[in-house]
Amino acid sequence: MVDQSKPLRKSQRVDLKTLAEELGLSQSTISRALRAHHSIPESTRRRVTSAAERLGYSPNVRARGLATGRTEAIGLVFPLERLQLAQTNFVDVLTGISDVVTRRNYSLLLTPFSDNEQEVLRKLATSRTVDGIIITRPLVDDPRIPLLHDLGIPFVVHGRSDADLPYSFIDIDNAAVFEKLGGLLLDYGHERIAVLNSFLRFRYANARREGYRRALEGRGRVPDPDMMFETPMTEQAGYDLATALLGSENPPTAFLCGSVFLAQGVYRAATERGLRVGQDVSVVCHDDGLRGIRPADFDPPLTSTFRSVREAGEHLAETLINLVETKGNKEPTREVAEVDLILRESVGLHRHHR
Amino acid sequence: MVDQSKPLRKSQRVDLKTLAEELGLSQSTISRALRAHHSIPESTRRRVTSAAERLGYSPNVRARGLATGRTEAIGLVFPLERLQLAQTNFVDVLTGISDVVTRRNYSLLLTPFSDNEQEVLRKLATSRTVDGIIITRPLVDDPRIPLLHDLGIPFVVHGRSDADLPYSFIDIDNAAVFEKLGGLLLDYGHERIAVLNSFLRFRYANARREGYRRALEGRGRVPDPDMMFETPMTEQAGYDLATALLGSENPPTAFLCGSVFLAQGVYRAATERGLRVGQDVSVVCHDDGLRGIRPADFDPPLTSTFRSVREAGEHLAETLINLVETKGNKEPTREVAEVDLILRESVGLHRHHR
DNA sequence: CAGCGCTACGCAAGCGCTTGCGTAAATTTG
DNA sequence: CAAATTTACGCAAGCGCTTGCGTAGCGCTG
Repeated sequence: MVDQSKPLRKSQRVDLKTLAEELGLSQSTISRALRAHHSIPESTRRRVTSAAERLGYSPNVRARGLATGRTEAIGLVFPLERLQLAQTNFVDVLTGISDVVTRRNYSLLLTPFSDNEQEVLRKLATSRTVDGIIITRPLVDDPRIPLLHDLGIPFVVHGRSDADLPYSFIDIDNAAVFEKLGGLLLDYGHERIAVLNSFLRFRYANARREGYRRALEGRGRVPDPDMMFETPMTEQAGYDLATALLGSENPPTAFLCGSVFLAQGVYRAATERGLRVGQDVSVVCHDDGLRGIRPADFDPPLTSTFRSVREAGEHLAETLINLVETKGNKEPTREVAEVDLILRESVGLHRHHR
Repeated sequence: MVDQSKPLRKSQRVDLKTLAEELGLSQSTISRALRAHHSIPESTRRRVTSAAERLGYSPNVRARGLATGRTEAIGLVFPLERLQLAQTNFVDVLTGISDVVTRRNYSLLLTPFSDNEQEVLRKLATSRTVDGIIITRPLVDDPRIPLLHDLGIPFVVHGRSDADLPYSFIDIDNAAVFEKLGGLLLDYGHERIAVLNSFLRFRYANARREGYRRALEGRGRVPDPDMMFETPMTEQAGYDLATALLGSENPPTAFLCGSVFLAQGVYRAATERGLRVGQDVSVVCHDDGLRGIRPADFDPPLTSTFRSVREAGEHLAETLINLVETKGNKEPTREVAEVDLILRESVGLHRHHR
């Protein structure tokens, strides 16, 4: 029997072979013992794990990956600028993802790209760097979905697309978002409502527009194209647009915003003109529950639909890892979360008799 | 000769062997051709690359990693909460890192941890998941540095530690930060200066305190322990502290803040008490150049020392990748960037005769 | 034209792990 | 108590790539 208390050989590469020699066992046995295979009795398992501990062994993930075909890593592919922008919900999604990834003992490979996302995706998939991929902000008809589907790698989408394929996604009911917010404003008597939506090439913006249309239609009204805007979701954009609109001859009495940042900008513009939000002008928006910017803390508190995007991140990772571990032979997961409309003081009745 | 125009077999795993058979060459030749080895003539190289292109081949990184001992990935290890916090410079560092990593065709493995960082580091290093590691926010005498040094994996630190080892780091001259800012306030006649520093266990906070001490000493003065604070670097913390201090019987006339967030809080507290920053009370801080919060846009514009932390992120990645590619047989890189003191309107002469 | 050095490529041994299959020894069964 | 199981482990073949070494075939040289 070998000396079991041989001291930890500092910073020496220790692999299965070393361990095997150390214990007078074969590599296979060691390997199985470490993975708690049932054919290995508890006694040797303990002998092995304690030796592994002592020598500071941890398996070479590349070799293991080669052998098993799995990496225990997932990839997040996104445009680099989403990290560069100050006002984005991206970091919150990332936080949710990385939380779950860590909990489930996976690694997260960040894969930003500056152009040619398709190529990046193809590479990532065919090089078998990761077991699965998360993509975000799908277009109305997003080419990435058929691509990933064809590549045969597990993936999940933050948001949906119109593709008729059995893919998994985590989304919220974006139509309901604008239907609820729009409905509220309409019920409060507003007739000129400025709608600050994101770009319609994105599926979610599209769905929101549709939701707003439904809100109008249900009340026997039709959309006013002049009041529908596609804009970046930033404070500055909200400010600029609101400033222009409020200064026009027939200003809106309410603003329906796609994000809290836009709402922030609208607040600033309104305040600057001496208008009181909630009285002179109403503002509502959708709230992703971002770190550090809370509608409840606005002055006055901002009415919004709410759904935590961080939670979406968690579900994305959870879903993807499950997918990977079941090898995808499961129904795709398709989550469409409901949003809550939370009434606060930023909405007031429209006084028809100005 | 094989049919060269055989169509791309959709989502079929194509490896070196496939390619070899396709072209009637050996795997070695294919491999060398793809890596542009000199022994392969241009003609076959082109034949190979074009076939690879056509079949959508990209090498299995796990296998390659096993064979070469390299992954072309680097890891960033950080406490999960740094991503969860709203007010942190972490995302800016991350942006810089991920920018360079992408440009140099590496991958970035995000490795958050909730506890036992040492173990996480050890695992990451010994499992050979990444070629190198970036760590941040070193303590005065940080145990991670000897650990990584012993593990023999390339690493670079964002900031320094007192370890007497040949490791690489990217830092700024933190002593100069507080020496310059403090010196300015002193020269403007301020005598009661509240110093809002970070926690002294961090090397940078320590260096800053030392810098402030030098500023005092150079002017024949000594620190007032009652005016030195260790605090989280958040707006709320700045606000709370400033509110308390300004309400005390002998309030400070100036605030030296470790971050823009703290300064923001101080501004709010001052404004709330009807004090005008730059006249009734002076405020200075260090500015990391974070996305979305610019001292120049404060009201009044905020005097600060400046150095872009995003750039630090870029240098971190650059340095680490160089280290990896030279196998570390190079002098360690030790960058101590100077900061610029940018004078704005948040500082006024102290009127001795109140 | 024998001998030489190139050129262009192939052989095969790894890299460190997993896993199907095989097999002694120990245990249970009828 | 022989036969059938079970237990506890070893053998060796991969996983897909890289790379040191080897070697045909070629054009040159003297």
